[in-house]
Amino acid sequence: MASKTTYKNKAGNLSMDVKTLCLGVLYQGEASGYEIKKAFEEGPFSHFQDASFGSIYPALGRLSSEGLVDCTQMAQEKRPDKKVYKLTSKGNNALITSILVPPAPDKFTSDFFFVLYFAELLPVAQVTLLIDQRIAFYKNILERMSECDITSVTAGRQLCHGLGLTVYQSSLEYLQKHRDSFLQKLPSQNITSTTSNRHAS
Amino acid sequence: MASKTTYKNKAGNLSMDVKTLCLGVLYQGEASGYEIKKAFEEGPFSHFQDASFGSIYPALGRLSSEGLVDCTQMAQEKRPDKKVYKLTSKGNNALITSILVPPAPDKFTSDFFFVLYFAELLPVAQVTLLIDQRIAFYKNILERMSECDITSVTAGRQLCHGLGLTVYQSSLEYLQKHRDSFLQKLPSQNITSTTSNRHAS
DNA sequence: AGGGACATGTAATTAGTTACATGATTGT
DNA sequence: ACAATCATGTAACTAATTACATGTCCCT
Repeated sequence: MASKTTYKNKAGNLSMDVKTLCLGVLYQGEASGYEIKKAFEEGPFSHFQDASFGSIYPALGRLSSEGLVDCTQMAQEKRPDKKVYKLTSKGNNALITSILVPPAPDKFTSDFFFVLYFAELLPVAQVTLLIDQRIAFYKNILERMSECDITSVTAGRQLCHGLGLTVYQSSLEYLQKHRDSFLQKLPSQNITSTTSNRHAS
Repeated sequence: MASKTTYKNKAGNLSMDVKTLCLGVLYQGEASGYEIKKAFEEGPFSHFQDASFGSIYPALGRLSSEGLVDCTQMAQEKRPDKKVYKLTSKGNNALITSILVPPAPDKFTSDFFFVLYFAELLPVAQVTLLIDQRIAFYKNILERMSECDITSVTAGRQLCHGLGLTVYQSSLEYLQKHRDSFLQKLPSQNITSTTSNRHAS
């Protein structure tokens, strides 16, 4: 049972692969590969999952040959043809099976945090820019998220949305609150490069 | 100029690789490969970066041959020998150069969120467990983080710590606040598998 | 006698990204 | 004329993970 190699994470669980991700998007309604990509870029999945064309199209091909999705070629006016994929009941069950296993731990990788960690090594102007861009980023995301209507979506989706909002909102507030005092704490005479031997106080 | 292939992200920036990550850990003080691993597992980097032995050891080897770190073999009593790596001034500059480029966007991948998104497909007991484990996870991490003393560390590190605390704290509060009402909103008669055709309201 | 922490390293395998290839239509 | 959006797909490439290999000491 269980498909061929089936990847295991540290906890021994199966990881969500692009195939499962596509099933999830398709559970919400039929879509083309291009539209699935958009769900990961701008849609509600964009905050916690990602996939590129190079992985989506082969995944849809495999799902199709496994009978988990149906594919319909659609001719469009003034647009290229598209292949619309639809979840089959077998695909529906496959999605349920996938989310039934305990989820793998979150993976968060942030170069922003890494750079911020070593802020004392950078010119103050650069750190200021870094933080201001991050503040702008949070503001932008919060604006877009509060615009979308979640009154008629599932409870799970609402909770995800609310959790996301909370995280972004509190991050924004924290940064805004500590920005000035943080920048003042940084050495005004930053070492941008070359010789530097002032490790101790 | 610029090392051989140099990877580029969507924004055209160079990504932090394991080599740079090691330089960052080593900036804080000399360490062995094993100790660097621990920094990503339990240390302050554990919240936003990760690396495994299979990438750390080869990275240290390359850093050594490039003159960015010095390696000293250390014999230990009742412990295997260890190789202690130390940042050279060339390595110090390499770290600065790396953090000078605009950081790549964060990558957050969460199977928890994905599963939560489809909570209506799961038995209520399973969703309850999922949320309670997540609450326990946040509590645990918050406890460990508040234990550690950050009074004598750099401003950047303090800000990272504070931002992390805020995110975990607000996530915990949100989940605790909405847990009960969310679980009540779920259909008590969950579909665990097989036939199910109630897509519309 | 078995598991866990300490300690270093290599090899196989992987899923995924980036870049390429192609082409119509619409807006600037 | 050029970039952007729509649309699908393949090939090359990569960094990194997992699993393997080896060994000591300590605790239960």
